[in-house]
Amino acid sequence: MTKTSPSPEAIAAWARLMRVSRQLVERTEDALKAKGLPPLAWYDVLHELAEAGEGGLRPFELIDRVLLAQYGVSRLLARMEADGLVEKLPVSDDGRGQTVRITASGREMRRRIWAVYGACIADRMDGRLSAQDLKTLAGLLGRLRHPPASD
Amino acid sequence: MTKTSPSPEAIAAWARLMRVSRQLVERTEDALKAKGLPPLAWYDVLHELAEAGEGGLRPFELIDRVLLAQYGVSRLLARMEADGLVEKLPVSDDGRGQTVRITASGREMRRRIWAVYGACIADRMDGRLSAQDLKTLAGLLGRLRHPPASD
DNA sequence: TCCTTGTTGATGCAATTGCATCTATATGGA
DNA sequence: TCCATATAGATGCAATTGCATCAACAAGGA
Repeated sequence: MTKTSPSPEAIAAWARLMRVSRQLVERTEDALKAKGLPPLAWYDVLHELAEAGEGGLRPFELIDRVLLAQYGVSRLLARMEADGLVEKLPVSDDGRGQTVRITASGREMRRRIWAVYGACIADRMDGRLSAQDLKTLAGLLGRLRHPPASD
Repeated sequence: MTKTSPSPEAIAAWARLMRVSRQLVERTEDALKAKGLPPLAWYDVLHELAEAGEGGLRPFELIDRVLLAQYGVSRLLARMEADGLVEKLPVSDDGRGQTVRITASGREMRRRIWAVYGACIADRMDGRLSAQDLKTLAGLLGRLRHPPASD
């Protein structure tokens, strides 16, 4: 039988986590909107595809990386393809699937989003916490992750 | 001129924060859905109204507390009123406004949600971090908040 | 009083999301 | 081969959200 009642410390940390993460996301999304740039989820996809290189990624591989549902990935990729940011290629050994690759203008868009996104992160994180505190924070958050981070 | 390029530590902490908070929310929402209970936002409203007591709250007072847009609060309250969880009362000294108060079945719903929500918090937070670590985490997160927490 | 401006809350419409399901292909066993 | 089951991705429809705007009242000055 698992413990069902959280400690006051757990409640306080949870409340802070919920509120702060939402604030940070909202402010960042607002900054992107103000520049006429697409939402954070687009950056996540562009980032993953850029990391993946020429081989690209299969849509199902994006599901866990960007924490979207399968239909979310499907529709997000459709919109991004319509905007010319990614391209879909048939995959030879699996007739069901496709490979998604970032395009040149996708890379350009990624740079433009990062100019705003990176500045938000610098402002909100570096502006408030020391490098050491940021490491401590990342370590603690890592232990909340599923599966827990080892570091 | 603000710094525009985040440190590696800031990026790592940000990435952890984004990912962990989304995971925690998603798991909690799933647990609620599995029990046929409404989303977390409903709990937030019920919680605030319960804290506010008999006097209730004006809808605009909920905006910052639950981090929803004005129209989000308006529509969420409409749904909750339709479900009998809250009631709207005209307010005497301002003909535009209304006061929202939690009902008995709202309190009951709050209890039912907390049974699941609290268990999630206990499992995810107390199950992973010590009370001391939770305090440290809350303190660090507090400094990211806007406005920064003093503790 | 009248007019202008600000505040509170609701809503029409378009975009997005969630849910369930569908098509197409793959895989493995009878 | 044939069939049952699993996997990859798309999509119809309903619910929710975002954006812009609206209506109603408030507040303050001319």
